[in-house]
Amino acid sequence: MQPAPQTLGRRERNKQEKLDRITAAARELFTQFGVDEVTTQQVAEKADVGAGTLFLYAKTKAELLLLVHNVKYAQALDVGIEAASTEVAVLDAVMAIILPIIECNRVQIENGRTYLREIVFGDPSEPHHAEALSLTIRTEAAIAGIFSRDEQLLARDPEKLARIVTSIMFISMTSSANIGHTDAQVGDEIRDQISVLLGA
Amino acid sequence: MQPAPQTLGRRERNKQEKLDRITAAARELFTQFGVDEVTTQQVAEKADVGAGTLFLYAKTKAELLLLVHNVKYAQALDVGIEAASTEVAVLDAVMAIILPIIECNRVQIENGRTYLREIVFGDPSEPHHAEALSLTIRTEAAIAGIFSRDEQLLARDPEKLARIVTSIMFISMTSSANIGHTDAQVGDEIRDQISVLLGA
DNA sequence: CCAAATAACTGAGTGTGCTCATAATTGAGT
DNA sequence: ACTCAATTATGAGCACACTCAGTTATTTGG
Repeated sequence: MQPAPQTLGRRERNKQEKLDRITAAARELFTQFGVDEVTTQQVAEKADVGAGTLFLYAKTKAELLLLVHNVKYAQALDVGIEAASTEVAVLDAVMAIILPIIECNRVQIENGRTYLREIVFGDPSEPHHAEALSLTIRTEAAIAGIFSRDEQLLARDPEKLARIVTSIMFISMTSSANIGHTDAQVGDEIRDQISVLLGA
Repeated sequence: MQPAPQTLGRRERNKQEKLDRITAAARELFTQFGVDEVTTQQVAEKADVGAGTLFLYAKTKAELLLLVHNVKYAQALDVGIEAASTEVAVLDAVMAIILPIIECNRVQIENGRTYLREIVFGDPSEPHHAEALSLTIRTEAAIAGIFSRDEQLLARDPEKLARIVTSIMFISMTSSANIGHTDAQVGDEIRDQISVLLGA
């Protein structure tokens, strides 16, 4: 009976290692080719696991994308929150949060749209989806925090305002009408709407 | 050579008749069982056409749903616009438009969510999708029209405000968090947000 | 150290949306 | 009427996400 260097049994360690391999494989393939051009077989093969094993770690292919994309979204959110802290005007601060999120969901636009689609339409009881939801909540909280700085807006329910902003973001980032647009154009469209929201 | 009672050749008439059969079959099956529980084979069989023929009339199964659901949405919109005309308060008038739309997209919630999802994520070059988009535009125009009645709001860009309202509607109607809610609850959530939008 | 129990893995199989090569239908030209 | 190009219809077949019955690995109890 060994001193158990980590408190994890072999079983747990194997599971973790497999999850890591799957995550890495999915990230590389999805990033390079786009989620629609990659089959679950290919991910399984690259991760060196059986085709069925994949679905023990992510219930659907879309969940697999959440697993991968959550990390990128979280990074973008951190960057944005940091950037927002140095902005004085409310609108500028909010846009500082939003811009990295736009970019993160449009580098590979197909993946970004699928990711956002899954957040709204996917099964919220799945763990990776739950994590995505908590990121959305963090985003709204950060935006609400900025609104709370302003006296006028404070009187107008910052949480609900933030909720409206995320609705605006979602539609502008996903709408097929905006596929051909640049990040800057999408950013402008969102800024315009928020500007109207905050009361012209 | 007959006088050609209608200016349509046999070919055109056959096509129209087939489209009608397909539409009717899809409507009945989707309405009764929900789009996910019905296979394209079943629709084809009920419409008495080959399995491949279906896809000459609707490029995807989702397009088939648009074909069916557009009609219901259009009816709901007409009802709402009519009801709004007798309301005096802006918020009441907007809600008069929105409530029938909520209902129409939640009678069979699975179909409604799939419909809305397809509007945002589907291929806008498909004809049935284009029709759905024009319904969205009509909805926004109707809401913008109501906002235009109000002096304050008129100064705040009614079109953009209406766009924000449709974003709010979309998220509140589709979010998986709201699946268990009643129509009234969803309506209240939307009303609350619009209320904040219009400036508390 | 072994046996039983439990958890994790596997890949052949399945269901379904959609395609595509072939067949049938149509109508214009003669 | 007949021919022939063009249009439309067909259903067997394909690709691929996902399942599940059977297998293997790990842990636990004795």
